[in-house]
Amino acid sequence: MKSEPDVWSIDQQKKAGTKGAAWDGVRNYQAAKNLKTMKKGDQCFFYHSNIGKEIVGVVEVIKEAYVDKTDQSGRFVAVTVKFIRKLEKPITLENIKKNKELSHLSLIKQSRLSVMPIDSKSWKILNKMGKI
DNA sequence: GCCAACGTTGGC
DNA sequence: GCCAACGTTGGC
Repeated sequence: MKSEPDVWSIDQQKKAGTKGAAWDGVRNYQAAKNLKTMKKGDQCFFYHSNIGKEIVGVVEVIKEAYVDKTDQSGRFVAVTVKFIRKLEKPITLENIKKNKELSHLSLIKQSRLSVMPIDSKSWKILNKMGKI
């Protein structure tokens, strides 16, 4: 899940604590589709786009897709995620790109997509890279 | 700040 | 239903 840190950062997510916070404002159908596939208990990497360009932490879905209250049309959805951990050393986009095993990730292939799936193998590789 | 890559909109 | 024009995102 990608967010511009000057809009919503991992530190703000941390402050939101165990109650979590709505991941809303998504106005892209493909991203919305991905939000709908997320299940309670699923963990996600939190990525800072634009500023930083790095994976900075992990969050967990605590409420599955529901109508985004900030969307007047009612077409888009949000999920609620809670803070799990912040990486001691963020994984930069640069380093992710250097790993050939991660070159298939949407993060690299579709830079504009803000919510995307990840396979378990890549998840494990990134966990190693992030020293989790 | 620029621009490539997308997505959306609206005229036809 | 096509596509040109326009708007947005996000890496560089």
